[in-house]
This record gives sequence, structure tokens and C-alpha cells, in this order.
Amino acid sequence: MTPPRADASANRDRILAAARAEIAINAEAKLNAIAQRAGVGQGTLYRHFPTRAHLLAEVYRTDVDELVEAATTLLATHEPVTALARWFDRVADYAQVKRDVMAAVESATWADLSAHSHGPIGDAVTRLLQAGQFAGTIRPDADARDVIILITYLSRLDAEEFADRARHLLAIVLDGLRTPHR
Amino acid sequence: MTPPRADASANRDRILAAARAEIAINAEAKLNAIAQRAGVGQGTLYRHFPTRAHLLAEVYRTDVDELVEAATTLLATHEPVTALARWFDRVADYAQVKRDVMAAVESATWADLSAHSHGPIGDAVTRLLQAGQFAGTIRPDADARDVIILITYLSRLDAEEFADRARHLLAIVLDGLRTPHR
DNA sequence: CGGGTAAGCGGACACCTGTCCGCAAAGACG
DNA sequence: CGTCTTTGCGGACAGGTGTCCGCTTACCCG
Repeated sequence: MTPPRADASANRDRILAAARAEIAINAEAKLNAIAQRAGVGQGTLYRHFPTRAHLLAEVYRTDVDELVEAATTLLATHEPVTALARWFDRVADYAQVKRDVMAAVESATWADLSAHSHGPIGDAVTRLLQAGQFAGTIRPDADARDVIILITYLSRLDAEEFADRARHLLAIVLDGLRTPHR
Repeated sequence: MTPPRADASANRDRILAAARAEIAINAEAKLNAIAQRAGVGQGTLYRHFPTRAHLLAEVYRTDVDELVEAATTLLATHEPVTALARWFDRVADYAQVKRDVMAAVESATWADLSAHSHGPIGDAVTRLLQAGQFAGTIRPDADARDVIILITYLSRLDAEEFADRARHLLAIVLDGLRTPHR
């Protein structure tokens, strides 16, 4: 864990800036183009962000943080299940505007998973679920990973289908997460 | 809609045979290798099956048909919700053994969707849902496409996670599809 | 059976993602 | 300030998917 070299972190920043700029123009920018714009080689880009998703995760980090924070706020002001429902709405909002946020979320949690942690998003979801489980309104056997898996379909819907179905699907998932009453 | 040329359909068959053979050895065979084994060019393969998924859909057609048939059988012998639950089990079985069956299912329904039909799988799911909706046990606003979307995550779980979570996730989805009781 | 035409062939090619490795230069240390 | 180590650079390359287009050949028709 030695501190990073000066040029390395400078490059990292330049890559992120270039990625943000490039993605603003075209959501599915080629990694080549980003590297070129940042004035670094391909290898450099890939060393800093081993996969496209890692890069996205960092680019959208602010948005991801906002989602995490929203979970806390919602929990403070609503019943757990309602908080979860609202949080889903929030997720849908993000996913609609920038489809890639979902990919970022997914990749963020994935990356963290192998490190035996859930990562910030996972923790947020865990808090939401546990509150509901404590109140008895969320099924006890559901965990954050379940939720992440079930909502990542959002990133694969095209714009039209998203508009038609996203919230509806989230409602189904939400009902599935409630405590079975029968 | 002119009938296909003789060599064309012969090639189609050869490609399918080659694909089956190649996939039996290695589930993620390169399309190149399949084309080569079939003795046709890349272009030919891609013309017949524009994408990997289309090819898989055809390769696993028998399995897909079996799933479709299972829906009918289950409906005849069980309550609708139970039938759906059992059918989910069946899907999980297939998905576990051959991960690609799910991709095939997905692509099959996708391809059919653009043709404004649901395709065989979609129809099977529709029958299951409608029976439950008629009985009042499945939420009236759920349709086949919802189910397809929600269960295609199965194809993206790795073997370990599949074993841990697949059925559990299907149970959550199933509960979400029940009529909300509150 | 011979000629015309369009369907179909097949492989070269474009394009992306991700890897590898020889080289440069950053920073520690005397 | 010089030298050594070691981090980091960058671009060539491998490997894969899907496209394109000039040539072939099956099939219709006279």
C-alpha cells in the first residue's frame, strides 16, 4: 500500500475527466476514444480501470453516493416498506436518465462483493431491508444481493420498454419482498 | 416469402448440427469454429443467425418446446399459482444444467416480440398467468413479458451463486406476482 | 438444355475489448 | 545531484463479434 506516484494519479484524474466529457456526448463511448482524449495509452486506461464497468462506477460515483444517501433519508421519514418503495422510485429515476448508472451500480456492488463487502449501495439496501425485517414487513430471508440482482434488469430495458414497465416491475419485486402473509 | 434455396436450407441444417456438436464440447464455442466445422463462411452463419442468441435459440429449441409443454401439463394438474411455482422450478433446472437455455429463451421471446407475438414461451407464461388471474390468485396487471424480464437474471448468475440463490429469487418473484392481499 | 437473374456464399475487414511487455521516468537515498 | 529500484506508461497485439461486397450457383423460363 505505497502511496501512488504523482503522474499516476494525475493520469487517473485526466482519464475520469475525459470519460465524463466523452460520455456526455455519447453514452457508449469507446474506451479508445476516452484514452486518446485523456492523452494516455490504452494500457494506462485499463490499468486504472480494469473494465468498462469499473470506469463507469467511478464516473457516476456522485450519483451512486446520492442513492446511498437517499436510503438513509427515506428511512428516517417513512415506514420501511414505503422507504424501500420510494428508494426504488429513485433508482428508476436515475436509471431512466442515465442507463449507465445502473451498470455502474451493478459493477460497484460486484467489485465489492469479491472483497467480501457489499459496498455502499449494498449497505444502503441492507439498511432498508433490515428496517423492514425488524418491523416484520419485509421477508426475513431477503438480502441486499437479492435486490441488486432483481433490479439490474432495469439497465437492459430499452427506453420505450423502460417507460412502459420499469415502475410496474419494481412494484412486483417490492411485493415479492414483503413478508408473505399467507 | 419465396421458398428458400436448396443449398441455403442445407447450410442452415449443417450449421445447426455443427453448433450442437461444438457446444456439446464447449458451451461457449466461438462462432468462427462453428462456421468452420459446418464448412461454411462466417457470413453464411451470420446471415442465417444474426446473433449468437438466435443460434442458441434454435439449438435449444427442443428444450424450449419442452418448457412450453410443461406449462400445459402443470396447469392441468395443479392450482395456477402452484403450477407457476413448479414451472419456475423447471426453468431453474434447465438454467442450471445449460445456462445457455436461458439466453435462448430470452432471445426467442425477444425475436418474437418484435413480430408482435409473444412466441411459444411467452404464450406458455401467458396461459399460466391467466389461469391464476382468472382464479384471482395472480395479480391482474402482470403479463408474460414481466415474467420473462424478471427471470432472465438467471442466465447471468455464475454457478455458485446460482446454487445459492436461484430458487430463492424465483420465490420472491412468485410472491410478487401473487395478488396483493392488502 | 442454355441463359438470365437474384438469392446465397464466404472470407476479408472493420471495430472493440482487454492483455502484455520493453522502456521511461519518478522518487528514495546517500 | 547522481544512481538505483520499481512504478507506471503506451502502443502493439491477440482474440472475438458482426458487416460488407464481389463472385458463384441454384432455379426459373423459354
